[in-house]
Amino acid sequence: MSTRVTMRDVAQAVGVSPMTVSRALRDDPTVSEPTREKIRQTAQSMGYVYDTTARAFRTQKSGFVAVTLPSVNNANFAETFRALSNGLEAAGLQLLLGSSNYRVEKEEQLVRQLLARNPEALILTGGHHSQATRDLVRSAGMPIVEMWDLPDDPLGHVVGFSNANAMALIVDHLVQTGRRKLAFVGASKGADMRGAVRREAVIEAAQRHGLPPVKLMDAGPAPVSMRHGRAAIDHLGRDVGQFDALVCVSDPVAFGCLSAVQRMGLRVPDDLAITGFGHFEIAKVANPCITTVNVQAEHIGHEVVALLGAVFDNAADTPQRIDVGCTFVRGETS
Amino acid sequence: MSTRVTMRDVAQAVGVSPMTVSRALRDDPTVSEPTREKIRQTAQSMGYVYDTTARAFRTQKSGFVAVTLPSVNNANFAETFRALSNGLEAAGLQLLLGSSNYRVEKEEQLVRQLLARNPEALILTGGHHSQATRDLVRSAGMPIVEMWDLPDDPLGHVVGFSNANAMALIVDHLVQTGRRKLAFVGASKGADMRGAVRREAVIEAAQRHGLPPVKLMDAGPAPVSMRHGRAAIDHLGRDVGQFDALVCVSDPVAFGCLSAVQRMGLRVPDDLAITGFGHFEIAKVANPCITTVNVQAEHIGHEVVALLGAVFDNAADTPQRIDVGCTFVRGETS
DNA sequence: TTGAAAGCGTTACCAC
DNA sequence: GTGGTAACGCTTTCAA
Repeated sequence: MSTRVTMRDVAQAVGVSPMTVSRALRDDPTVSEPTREKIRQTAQSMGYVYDTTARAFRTQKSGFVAVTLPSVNNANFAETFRALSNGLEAAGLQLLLGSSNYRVEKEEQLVRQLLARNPEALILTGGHHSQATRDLVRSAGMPIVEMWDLPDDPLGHVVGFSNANAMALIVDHLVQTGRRKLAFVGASKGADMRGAVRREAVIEAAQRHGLPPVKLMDAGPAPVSMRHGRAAIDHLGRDVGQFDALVCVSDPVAFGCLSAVQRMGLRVPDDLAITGFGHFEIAKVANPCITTVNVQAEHIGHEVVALLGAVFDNAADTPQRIDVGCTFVRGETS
Repeated sequence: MSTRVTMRDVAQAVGVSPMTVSRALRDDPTVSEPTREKIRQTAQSMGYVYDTTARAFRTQKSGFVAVTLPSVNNANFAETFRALSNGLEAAGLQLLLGSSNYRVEKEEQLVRQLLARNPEALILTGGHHSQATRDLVRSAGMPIVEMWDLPDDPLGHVVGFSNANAMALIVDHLVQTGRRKLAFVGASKGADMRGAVRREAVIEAAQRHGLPPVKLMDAGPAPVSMRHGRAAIDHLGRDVGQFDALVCVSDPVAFGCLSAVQRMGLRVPDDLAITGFGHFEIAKVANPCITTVNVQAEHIGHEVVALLGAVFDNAADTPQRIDVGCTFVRGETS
């Protein structure tokens, strides 16, 4: 087992100090060009490999930005992740991804793992965290961004939108088009905080409009997707006829409901309206296409990148709060 | 700006040596239980966060396993990633994710970035790589796993299935059910290697069965998804009537085609069969549900975890080749 | 059961 | 333009 080639070895071979090798390999112009060239060549020929870990350790700069997602298997979060990844790459930063699988108790452990890698910033999806997580993050002393939400009591910077307002847009639209008997299809209570906020927003908006109580349909623990929406409606059976609108926590759930309802022979939107959330691809391609809210997943990523850029340049010393908003998108299911 | 809490700080607070703290936090039984407990509590209350970088530096083990994916925004790859992440967490390993966005020329750069972090293993999705990438990976000297494919000339271990065989299952089925005029809907040539393999497999299987030449429909550069399938059919217009089966590169593309075809008023499968690939959720929930091939994304992840476990235990010194197979799943679109 | 010393490979800082 | 010294936070090793 051959031992690793270090800067010292290269330095010895060339006849300079390790310090000069370090500088030369970083293209420091204070090293003379001939020396630099000789060092580069020698390093190459000796099979020298730069040790990022040692550098990260010495400089206390990891080159990482940590990000948590409730789930990787969500097209919107994946889109935000992609935008973050591409944007931060330009700044020489690598994303370190942690997924909590929607389990609140896991977030603390996850954040701890990520912080242990000494990231230069921490991006959290959502604005609801355990007290332990909040303490951990606050004392970590690096820039924090919460995204996909507009928390009342943010930990640092915020880039998101109001889930409550977004959901109210949906209910307002349904009321305007004459719907009154609403059912909400989403995850079990407590599992998914953004889902819970949306649920409460529907209940509140319905009250505001003087509608009868909203029926809450439990599609199972988060993450809920197409099959859960479908199963929820199948379980309900013909009773679905009691409602004139199904308000779903997301587009995939809405599509599952749509599929189940169509199988029953009901007409959408004539017999029943269905709405989604998130402007997923399925909303556009479904037949009929689904009424939803566009939350601009990619744009959130871009905004976070821009914000972090400013933070690293010391151009943003006070916590920023960026509301990216969201837009109602009427489809053919309402 | 407060400076970081280290083991030394904790040690001082408790009145022991840093060494004892180090042992205690790793649950070393040689530290007495009362001491351990006190150290744990003090560490917690002081907001101590373990420094994995320092540990990685000292032990020369990064605790990372690097993995490349063509795209994060793909439910199957996301599922494999999740299985990998969960499985490796038990071994104290963290995943370092890199996404090539289906661009071959980006893979080399990506692999270089990942290797600089000194991962303990490298997992590549797919079996097609540039020569530069192959050289890079070979000389890195760590365990390599190629997954989602069965390459002829593997770089190390392999966990995958034959895309060609899988696609042949589809064509065989279509022929058996009387279809002869096939069109293939997939990404542009050259962009996505797995897609290209599937395309060639369809052409070859059609020849084998004596069918007329397969029409190749270009749905755009990879990644192709629902909207691309839909656009391809919309672009084709009524000419779609020339075919009696649309063989799609993936389930999302198949759903896009299904949606477009239904809008035209054609009946599926009576007028036209449609097949997908990958056993995505949409295949099951679509109406009618889509004929596809189940490739067991999660199982691939489990197998890779098991394989790496054996490799780390020195139980697998020769390159392993695990064919996880795949199963034909008949839906209602054929 | 606990502690002291040394060192992992790099770079900041200061000297020359 | 180049080099010497020290240190980043942890764990291996040996000693008590």
